[in-house]
Amino acid sequence: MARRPNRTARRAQIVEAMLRVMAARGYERSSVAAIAEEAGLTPGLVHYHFRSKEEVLRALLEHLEAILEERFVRFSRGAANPRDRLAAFVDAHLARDASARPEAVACWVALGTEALTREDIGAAYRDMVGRHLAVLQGLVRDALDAAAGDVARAPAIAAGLYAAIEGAFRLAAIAPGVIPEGSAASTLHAMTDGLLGPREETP
Amino acid sequence: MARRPNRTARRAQIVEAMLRVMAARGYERSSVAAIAEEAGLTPGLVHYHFRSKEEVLRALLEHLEAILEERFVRFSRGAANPRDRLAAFVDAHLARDASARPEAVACWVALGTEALTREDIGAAYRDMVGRHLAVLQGLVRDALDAAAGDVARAPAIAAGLYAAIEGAFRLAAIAPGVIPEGSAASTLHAMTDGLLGPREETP
Amino acid sequence: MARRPNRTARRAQIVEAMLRVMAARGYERSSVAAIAEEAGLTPGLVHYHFRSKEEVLRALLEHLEAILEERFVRFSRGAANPRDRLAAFVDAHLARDASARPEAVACWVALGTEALTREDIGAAYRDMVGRHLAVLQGLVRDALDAAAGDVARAPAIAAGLYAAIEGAFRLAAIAPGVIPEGSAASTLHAMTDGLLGPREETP
Amino acid sequence: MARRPNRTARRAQIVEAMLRVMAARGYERSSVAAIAEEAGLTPGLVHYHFRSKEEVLRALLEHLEAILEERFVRFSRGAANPRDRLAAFVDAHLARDASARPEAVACWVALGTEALTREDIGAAYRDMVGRHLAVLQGLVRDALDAAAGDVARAPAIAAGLYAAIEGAFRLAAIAPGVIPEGSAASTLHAMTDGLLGPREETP
DNA sequence: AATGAATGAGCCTTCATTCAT
DNA sequence: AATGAATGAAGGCTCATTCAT
Repeated sequence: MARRPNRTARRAQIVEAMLRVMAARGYERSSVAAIAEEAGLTPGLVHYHFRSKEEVLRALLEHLEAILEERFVRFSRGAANPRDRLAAFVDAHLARDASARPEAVACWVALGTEALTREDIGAAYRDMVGRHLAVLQGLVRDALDAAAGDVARAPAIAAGLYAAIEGAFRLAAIAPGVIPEGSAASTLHAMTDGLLGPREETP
Repeated sequence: MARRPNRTARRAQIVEAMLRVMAARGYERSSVAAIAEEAGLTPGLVHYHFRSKEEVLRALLEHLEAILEERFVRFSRGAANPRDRLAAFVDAHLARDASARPEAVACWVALGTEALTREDIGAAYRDMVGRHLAVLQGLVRDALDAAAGDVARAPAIAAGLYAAIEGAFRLAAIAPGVIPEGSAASTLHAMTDGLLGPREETP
Repeated sequence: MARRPNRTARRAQIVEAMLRVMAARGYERSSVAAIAEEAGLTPGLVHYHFRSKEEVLRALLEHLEAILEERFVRFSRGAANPRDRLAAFVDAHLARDASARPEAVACWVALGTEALTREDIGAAYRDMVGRHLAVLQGLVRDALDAAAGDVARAPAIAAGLYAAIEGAFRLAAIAPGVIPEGSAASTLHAMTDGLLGPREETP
Repeated sequence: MARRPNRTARRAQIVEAMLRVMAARGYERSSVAAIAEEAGLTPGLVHYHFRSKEEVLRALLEHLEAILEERFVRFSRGAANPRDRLAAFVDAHLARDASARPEAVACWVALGTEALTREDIGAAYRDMVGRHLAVLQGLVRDALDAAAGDVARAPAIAAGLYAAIEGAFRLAAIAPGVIPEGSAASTLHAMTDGLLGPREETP
């Protein structure tokens, strides 16, 4: 039953290599050879650890989601109220802090196109959107609740915010500068405030 | 005695074919042969009318923008005030009326990925974003003006709205159903209202 | 019976265009479209005047030979003795005077490769070599005769000279500068003298 | 556990195949598929071992030069004086002994055409001509020295001889029979004697 | 676990040639 | 005579995947 200890490590190494290559070239033009080279491995080995290139893509989707999740947890650490947790969700996606990874953002954009086209990537992507949206709706509902707002508006607001986050991702990757340098997150915070009403002072 | 030229018509025919194929497969997997077949032509002829596959993509970008432009003009027709013109801008992108083209939406998503990767598609895409954003800022400023709002907020609001529109495009294509069937536009309208404040009654 | 007056002119125009294009690209990469464009015509018209691309090549071979012939006649004009006529033959091939055409030289090189490969070009080329060699042998024999040399050496000397001329052509085109600028002809003249013995003074 | 590399052997195999195919068809019409088939390999494998078809051509140029070099060394083995070494140089190019390779001669002709057209093949070709010419000049100078001839004539004589050798190559390939069967070498020897004066008896 | 060779299918593109006008 | 469109057959090259070692 002894697992080869580098099985997991190797897979992670390959997925990370794909993250970098795919950010620069998109999925189709990320050849297995290029991914292997970026990882410092040989093409054959990639197929030893993954059944196919598409399987690497699926693993990459999970990896990207894990990165987001980790950031959300970290940004939420100091969040004392619903509004702060909402801001943490936005920051997890858009804050350009030291741990930000522009390649990951580019990957999300490329991944969306694959989700559009490949059946099982699409399914996985939709699952993820569902989970994210559920979280976001919860946060919005809490925030509305706290502000004595109309909780029935939560789904629409959550959907709008999620769309805005995805769009900001996209714009940040494709047309950086359109949303002033590094301020995607603050633009989104302003939007959040616009949608939820001004924050209450917590005395 | 010369044969009647038909370049313009043929080019349009090819671009439309690519629109359909690319919506289903993405750019890289839209082979020239598949595009030609969709158009009822031979692969050689595609290259007779376009220098390269990428040139078809550039033409497609223009075509897609023209479609949006035409819709915006049409939806603006009855718009009496800034707020309505703003709604027309949103509807041009997201309304699911009879003239809506889901393939075009899918194409925008795929196109973004190519913009990320191909230098001149990226440049053309950024140009377009610049133009759209300028229009949108104008509309937002007018709307704020009419509502006696703070005009200085226009750039941030416009950027946020544009991001939301792009994101809604993306979600509509990749995960239809997340934003309730056909209501992407109304979600965005609600967001607009949230950002600009309630509409004034025009007595 | 009235010939269309431009039939001949058009053919010449096409052959001259091919001469220029082929000098720059070689035969295979000289597309009919490129030749037509160089001639200011359309591709279809080339095939109206020539059955095939190879037929243009055959016409070009004749054209190139005619250019050489014309030069030989011209350089021979003032030649008073066999030795001068021999020099004229060399100059017809190698002199870099105002009427020299470097493209023609390059074409000869490219043409040789086609002669190697295409049956009927090869045959035409060998015919031409035969004619040239006959002329050259005559000249050498006359020169040996006048110098009281051994006429039996004529074939070998003629063959050697002809090889040297062909080789000088080749070097001039491929590695200009190896044979000092413009001195291919004088190098060949020196070789001729070496082979035939010093010239007699014509008192 | 790794597979034993065989790059060098495979590359040589491919280059030799190209030598044969190119002698018969010229460069452009030597398709990678044909080369692969001649080598008993698949087309994909050719591109696994060479970046491009042109890289095979570059390797072929080196291979051809190595063949000449080897022959020169071999023919020089018994050469006791400058004149014999000169003869060895000529024989290395033109002697039709058992080790002679007519395909190699045809390849040289075809290669010259490519040198005319392709920038880096041209550069490599000119390099080689420079090296050959330097060797030849040295040999001619030694021979003139030994015969108490005018050493200043060495460059012109060397250039003339080299041109004659190249031309004989060409004629031998394109119009065999013009220079009587197998006597290209002896014709060149005669030319050499004509240019350097009669040999001295070595008592 | 790992390597490097090998395959086979497919892709973009070029091009000589034909043809309707 | 002339044009411009159209075709069909390659051709060079890439690449995911398999496999012997």
